[in-house]
Amino acid sequence: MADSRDSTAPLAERLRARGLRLTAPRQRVLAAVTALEHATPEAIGARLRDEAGPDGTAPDTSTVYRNLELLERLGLVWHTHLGKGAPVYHAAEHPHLHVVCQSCGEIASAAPDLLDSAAERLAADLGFTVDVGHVALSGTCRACRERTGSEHPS
Amino acid sequence: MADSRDSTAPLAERLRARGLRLTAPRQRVLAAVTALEHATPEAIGARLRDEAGPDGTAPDTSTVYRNLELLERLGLVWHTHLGKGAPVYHAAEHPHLHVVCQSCGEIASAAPDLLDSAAERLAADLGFTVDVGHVALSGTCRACRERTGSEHPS
DNA sequence: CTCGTTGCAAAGGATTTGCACAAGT
DNA sequence: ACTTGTGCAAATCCTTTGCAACGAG
Repeated sequence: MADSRDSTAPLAERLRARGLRLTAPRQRVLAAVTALEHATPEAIGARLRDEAGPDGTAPDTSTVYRNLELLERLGLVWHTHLGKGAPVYHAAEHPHLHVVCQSCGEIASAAPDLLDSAAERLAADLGFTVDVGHVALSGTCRACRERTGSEHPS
Repeated sequence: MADSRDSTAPLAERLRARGLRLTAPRQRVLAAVTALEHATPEAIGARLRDEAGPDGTAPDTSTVYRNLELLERLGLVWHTHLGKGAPVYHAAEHPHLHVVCQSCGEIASAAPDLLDSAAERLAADLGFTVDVGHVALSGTCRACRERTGSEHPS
């Protein structure tokens, strides 16, 4: 049953399989997450308000949250905590990990195999399985490093 | 006079250097952070309330937050975001990184060199300097893995 | 028709901020 | 004394929840 298709079409499928329903808000939330690379629930809500459907309505904030959670449970989206405040969501298409600059907030992506050796080591040492998709590395990007010298982050 | 206690010395020094003041709440917050391995601001506040000084008072929540921030600026403590809304603070004594189980919330520590190769790669590729102290890896610990089988994290 | 879903509003928890007073130097 | 720090309370921010009406299957 677990067909590993891309995440565009399977929404309806996965919903049906669980006796859940395909609704407009649901599709729009998924569309927004896919469109925006890494967006906070807040940003997703805003986006939906912008692209208000032909009917001029946008899903309520609570609906956005509820569906984000559902979509994640369905395996269609993932979220990552970049640090303080808001988590960012992204389509679960291809695994990649996030790198965040503490100074400017810039988000970069890195290859998922970046942490392979670390993951293996943790698995061997502690029996701990790392979930690469939820990992966010913090640091300083080149631009900020040059701008502030080697100062400590405030 | 200025007793030469362990953690008080660096604190007083750094405060003076900045024209800031050594206060009881400040010392207590630092002591609590040092005592608790990895504690949330909330937990630190609770701890302080428990160990209420001889005077029976405990620092206010806002004071805890303000001092946590200050202590971090002074380089005496570090904080890490383990995921949803709960930063944990720890004394900045020895660098180590955190690994969190998504299921049980268990926090494990790992050697800081775990990410060395990844850090080097990022530096080379993106010019990105990783801050190991702020990194928290998410995943599943052995106990939870065995308990739930190979279930997907919700 | 039945039951999952939504919108709205209010509830909550966590962190921050404004201020006047207390305290460190 | 002068300036920083603290407590208190109110203000924010982000997220969750209760409930009646709505709509997909």
